[in-house]
Amino acid sequence: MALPPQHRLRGHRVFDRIYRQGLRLHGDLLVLRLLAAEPALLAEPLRRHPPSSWRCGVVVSAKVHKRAVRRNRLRRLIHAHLMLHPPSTTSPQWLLLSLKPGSADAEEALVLGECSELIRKAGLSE
RNA sequence: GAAAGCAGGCGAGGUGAUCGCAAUCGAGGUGGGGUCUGGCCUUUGGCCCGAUCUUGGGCUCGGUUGAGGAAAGUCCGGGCUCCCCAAUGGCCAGGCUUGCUGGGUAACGCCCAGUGCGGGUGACCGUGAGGAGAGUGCCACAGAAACACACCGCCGAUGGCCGGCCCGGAGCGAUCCGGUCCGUGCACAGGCAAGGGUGCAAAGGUGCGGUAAGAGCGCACCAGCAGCAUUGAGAGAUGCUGGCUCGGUAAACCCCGGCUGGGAGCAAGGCCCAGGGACAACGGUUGGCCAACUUCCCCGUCCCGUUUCAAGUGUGCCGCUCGAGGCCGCCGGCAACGGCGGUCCCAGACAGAUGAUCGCCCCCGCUUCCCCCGGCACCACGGCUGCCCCGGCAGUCCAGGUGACGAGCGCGGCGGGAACAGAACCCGGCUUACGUCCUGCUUUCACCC
RNA sequence: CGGGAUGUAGCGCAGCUUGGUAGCGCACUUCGUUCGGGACGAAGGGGCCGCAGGUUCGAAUCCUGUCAUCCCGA
Repeated sequence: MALPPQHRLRGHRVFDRIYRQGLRLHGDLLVLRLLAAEPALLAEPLRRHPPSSWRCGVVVSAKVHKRAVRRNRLRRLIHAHLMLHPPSTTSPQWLLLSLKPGSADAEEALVLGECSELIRKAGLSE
């Protein structure tokens, strides 16, 4: 299942800022980038949302797997995991999960376990 | 029954529910804005209440719709948009792996129908199929020679040489000169390309005649070429006649015919500004580097000042999905396809939507127990026969029980209902990937009637 | 979306233009040398040239299709 819109990241400026200034946490299969939310960078209609505690984007590049079907399945897997185990924060945070090459061949439980581990290391889990 | 060939179809089995996502429609409430009425405050004006209109990618509820036959590879052809050139038409140059014929199409290198050639026992399949009588190049090794040649070989008719008989002449004579004819003579000039050998390929093939030996030199048949006739819309097919015999390669250059404005591609191209921000030029400041320092030069980041310009970023909006569109029926055509009528609206995202779970029915696979069928093994009882009778033993028959095996259906249980693969401006093709899937036709072989 | 390059021995690469013998270095095997090893010297093995068709007498080379990998630009 997909994340609802108030928890998704949108806009190229948002992603550029996270890539340049976000705090990076590396795992074997994933990279988590973290940045305090800057609502000014969002497009105007999205700012009228009630302030959500977190937004997250999931990036699966073509280097992870050649077939688009496989990449879509991985992205849906991470989305469903975030719906079941949402990060808990006090201040609004932006997260960006990038999958590394090789994660397409790994077990699903390994990828999801590392995802939870990275969120816990970032201090976003009780 | 097996093997094979061809054509076509389908591609989350049907139905329902819950959660979640995207687009769209409707309703509700809410926020913003406009107008009007009334009230309040000190006038320009502001605030409040109510009504009405409008708007919003925010909220809630409900409805509808939601990936493919290849969406893929990006190999071709277009539509559409902008720039340059021309401004209609023709010619030249350039480009094009465009190249049998006829048709289809918006167009194509695609499709359909045929012709020739090649493959297969066959159904069928493949085909890049103009020109080597315009020129250039290449044809390794071998071979004499790969576009004009002769190694072995055959002949040596005609010339030449040698020898012999005869005739004529000169001379007293030996002898010399000339000539005709002859030779299992020589093989010098020369003739030949049949045979051997080489090679993918040797200059038409086979046979007979012919010749000194041979040769399309002549003849018959065959192959090729040219002409004519018939036939076909054409590629071609069939037949007749004629003289003649010419290597291959153009997916080597090239020649001929045909086609063709060039380039970029939806990140094309256009609109709009709220907020935010300050490109570039100039001056100053700070840091890094070559070697410790200085100067100069170079590069980068940030900040400040000032001036000029009006642009830059961003799916914020348009392009954006109604189209060479799908489905049904009739008609024309062998077919590709076309015409007419009716009917339907069927994804439009922009960090990028289709997923997860469950119920019932259906289908497939595996399996326990019960039932039934088949033969097999074992057990006990009974009947009959034989060993003279009871008994005992042997054989056989009927029914019963048990055991394992094979096959089937119902019930129950478990598992499965997939594979290849994810739209991003849109179409037409091609290619590639995929299924215990479905249907039809045909061929060959085996068996039975 | 557009453009380009490369697949040859275990590894890195020539050869392709102009078709005819598949080669070089390292690695491997054997022998020599040495007390032994390395280095050195000598000899040798290993390839359907990514795959499938075609042209040609003959294809790593020419043509077409296809698969895989890599790079560049907007």
